Amino acid sequence: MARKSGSSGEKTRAMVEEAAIRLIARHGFAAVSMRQIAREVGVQAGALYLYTPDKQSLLRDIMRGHLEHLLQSWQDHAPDAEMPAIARLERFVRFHIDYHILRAEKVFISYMELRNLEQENFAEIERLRRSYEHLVEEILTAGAAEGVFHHADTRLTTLAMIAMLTGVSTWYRDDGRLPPQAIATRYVDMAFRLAGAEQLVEAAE
Amino acid sequence: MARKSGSSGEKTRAMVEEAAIRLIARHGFAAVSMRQIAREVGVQAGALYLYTPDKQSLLRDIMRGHLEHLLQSWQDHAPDAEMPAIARLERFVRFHIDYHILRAEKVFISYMELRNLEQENFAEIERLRRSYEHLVEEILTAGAAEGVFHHADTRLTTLAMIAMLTGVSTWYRDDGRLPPQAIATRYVDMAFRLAGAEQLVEAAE
DNA sequence: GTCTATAATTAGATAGAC
DNA sequence: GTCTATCTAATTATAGAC
Repeated sequence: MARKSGSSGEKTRAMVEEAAIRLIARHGFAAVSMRQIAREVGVQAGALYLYTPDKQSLLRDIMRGHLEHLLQSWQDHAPDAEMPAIARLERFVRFHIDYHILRAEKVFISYMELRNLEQENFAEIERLRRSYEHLVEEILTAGAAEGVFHHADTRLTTLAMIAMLTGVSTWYRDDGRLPPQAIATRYVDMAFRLAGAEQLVEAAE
Repeated sequence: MARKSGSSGEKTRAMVEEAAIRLIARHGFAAVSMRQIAREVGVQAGALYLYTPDKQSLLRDIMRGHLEHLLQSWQDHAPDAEMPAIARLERFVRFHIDYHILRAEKVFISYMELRNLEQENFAEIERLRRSYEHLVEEILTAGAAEGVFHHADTRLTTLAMIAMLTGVSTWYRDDGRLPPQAIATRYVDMAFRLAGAEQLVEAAE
């Protein structure tokens, strides 16, 4: 029987992506073979090439899809630019932590597997990553202009904050000590500290 | 000629490790072949097996060597436990940043390639990593006891701080905007903020 | 200590049957 | 849309010459 009864392209396409994400997050892109992905999906290796022209494109599509969805999600419920920077930073941190906990595998892949992208694909993904970083930088700059944030070096504070916030995806476990919301609250506090928010200064006394 | 004149085992051994570190940092462990390493060293692939029983051991030895050296280096110039926590934190941050800039490749490998370690090797390396994390946790705990640090959640602050500090190895470039010492100084400031150090509170007013 | 040669396995990708 | 079969190339690791 060459075609399983009940088989359907779109469903398989989704399963291929899910299996690839799971396996790549666990073992790394280069360590995962097309045959492993196929086995996980329950098809033969050759069938995967109905859904991707090659292995490299599979990785690029996962990362592009993730980053575009991340940016779109933020746009969909970002505060408008007139809101105070401190409220925007809180909103951003909660968004970032929730998103990074909910989609830990894609997040993990998108920053661990940059090395495995070919030049052109790397450039595209890196552009998306940078536009996400700029969201933070913009909020920190606005807060300094408002006089509510006091950070010495905006660029370095941005890099430090992104690294700090994104780190959650390396250790979060569903059965961990804290529920996602409690984690987010603590990260909001720490983000305020890094930004030198005046509120925090008072709270620390 | 089966053996090159002037060849010497110890020198080659060092070259193998250096080449492996450089290539793995750039492309990832699974993506680097023994032949690539051999080519970089200037020997044939078979000759590598004089220095490592297999590819997996090569990775484990790199990571183990790095972490043991990291821990030893800290021990060698760690402040004694009687020093104020705030001074110990500053010393730690400067040590960490300098070390992570100087040995960026090994650092990078040791946290990117954990997935590629077999179970037993992973457990060993993970133990070393955790003992390094505990250094930070201990300083934060001591500072809270002294009343000079005010952080809400010691464990989470530790994780956030490690992630923030280690992030430097993902973006540092020798020809970048800031020299290592200036970077370290800014990270000391940010570490104090995260820890809720009183000094910083005053400075922010 | 290193080379050459090679065994054994596995990889990515394609062709053609159904 | 999927399978089976297969091509080609690359991989880890070993054996034996020098």
